Amino acid sequence: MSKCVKKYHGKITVRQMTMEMVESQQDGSAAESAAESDAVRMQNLPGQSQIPPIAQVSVAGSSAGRGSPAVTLVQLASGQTVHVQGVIQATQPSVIQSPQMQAVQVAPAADADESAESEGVIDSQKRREILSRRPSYRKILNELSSDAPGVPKIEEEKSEEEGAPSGIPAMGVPTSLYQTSTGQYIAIAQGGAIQISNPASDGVQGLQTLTMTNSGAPQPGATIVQYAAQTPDGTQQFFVPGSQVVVQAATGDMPAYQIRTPTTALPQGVVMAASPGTLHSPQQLAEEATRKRELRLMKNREAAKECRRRKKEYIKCLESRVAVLEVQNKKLIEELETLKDICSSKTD
DNA sequence: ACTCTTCGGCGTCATTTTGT
DNA sequence: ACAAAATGACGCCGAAGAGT
Repeated sequence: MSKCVKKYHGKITVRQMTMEMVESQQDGSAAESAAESDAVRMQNLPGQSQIPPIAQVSVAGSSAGRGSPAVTLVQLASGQTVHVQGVIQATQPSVIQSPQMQAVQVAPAADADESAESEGVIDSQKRREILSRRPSYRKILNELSSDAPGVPKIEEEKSEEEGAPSGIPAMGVPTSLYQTSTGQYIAIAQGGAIQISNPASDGVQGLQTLTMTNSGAPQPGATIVQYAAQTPDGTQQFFVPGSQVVVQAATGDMPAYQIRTPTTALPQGVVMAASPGTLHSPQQLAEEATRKRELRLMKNREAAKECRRRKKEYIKCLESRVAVLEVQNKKLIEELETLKDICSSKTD
């Protein structure tokens, strides 16, 4: 049984959706693109309100849009079909518009069943060859936002959620700032001073400073804290440069912090900083490799979260664009009807 | 209550894209 | 060219809803 069959029960990947939209964009007018996008949305996004299509728009002739005037076939909801020439010509900025966009051959949405069958035949590598990758959501959305002022930009950095709390005063540079799992912030100055701040408090009140008495010169290879762990005895540990541990006791109002050198095995998932120059034995090399792996996994974990967030934002953007185009399409069809009436009354 | 289905989210791996 | 970031694909899990 194919993995994909199980995987994509009722779901649609963004790649599927956007590729179909890309394809629809390549040979048609904006209205056609809107109709195509709408079709995709209706078919694949359950939970959306099932609005009956106002009209189905198709382009007659393969040369449409390339030199010769485009002949658009508009099928109204009443079943009436209308040939339109040159009415819908405004080139709307594509929802998916990238300078690196390449022509790709993808099975159209109507062939979803066939493509699902053939998916077992085409392995993932081949699919990846066929489907060229598109630029990042951030880039696409930012390009979109430059085209359309209403589209929000994806910020490079989340200033509110991930930024340092305003309550932490500036320390001597360079410092490292870490946030604990309980929301507290630990800032480590170059000289080894540690400041602990509770963002819930009003800054200075919740600020505590520790000095690392056993820290020597900063190790050049030391990196930042990668992990904070809740130990079984209720304390919380934060690993800081120099292979030392800040231990927070789990007591009440006045938490106690200690700087320790870890002697026991690390809890699962703990990543510690290490100086690359101090590695000797194969065991140390293996530990270093493990640390690097854990760090990579952790970074990728966060990146995946962020990517999913961007993807959701991107899809929202696409959906709102579809809504706009639907309205636009409706207006154009109404305009077409009016023009038709005028023409028919003149000929009579 | 139980089962089944659907959906959304997460972690990880592999690969691509991007920045230097 | 290289490392880091971004992203698609996949498998897994839990929640929610529908059907029995």
